[in-house]
Amino acid sequence: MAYWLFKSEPNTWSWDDQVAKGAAGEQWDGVRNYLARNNMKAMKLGDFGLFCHSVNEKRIVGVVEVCSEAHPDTTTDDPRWECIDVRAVAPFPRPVSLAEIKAEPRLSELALVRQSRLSVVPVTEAEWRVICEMGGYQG
DNA sequence: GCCAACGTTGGC
DNA sequence: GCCAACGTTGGC
Repeated sequence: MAYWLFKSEPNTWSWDDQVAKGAAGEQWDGVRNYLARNNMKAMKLGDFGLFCHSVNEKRIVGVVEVCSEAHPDTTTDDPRWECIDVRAVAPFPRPVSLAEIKAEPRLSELALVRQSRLSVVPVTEAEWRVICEMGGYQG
């Protein structure tokens, strides 16, 4: 079991859009970065992820689950780019902002903080627990 | 295969 | 809203 963090611009793909897809989920497409893609290729069915809004609204808003492992990204003909599918699990009772994450010493090593431009990053189990606790989410 | 140029992203 | 940094692309 591994944990991840997915970042998306709410204008392009928001938590509400994700929820609207229901249990079927939707592919996490459009990633054109090797590191982010490699992270996705490492994902297994049933892995959990944090859904994070970027840009103006920088905060973690909910939990998603990987419901399909890596497959070609249908938004491009380029075979290098693959993606996975995720489905919404539950919203955070209390969204966790990026500022709160940066203020939390236990999250100082979070990949998101260290590589802020990467849209798909790994989260350790310890970090996962801290973030869920901050968001009032009972995993 | 290297390197310059461009586009995108995030910080301030 | 500007600017710096990063990563990807394309030309040589």
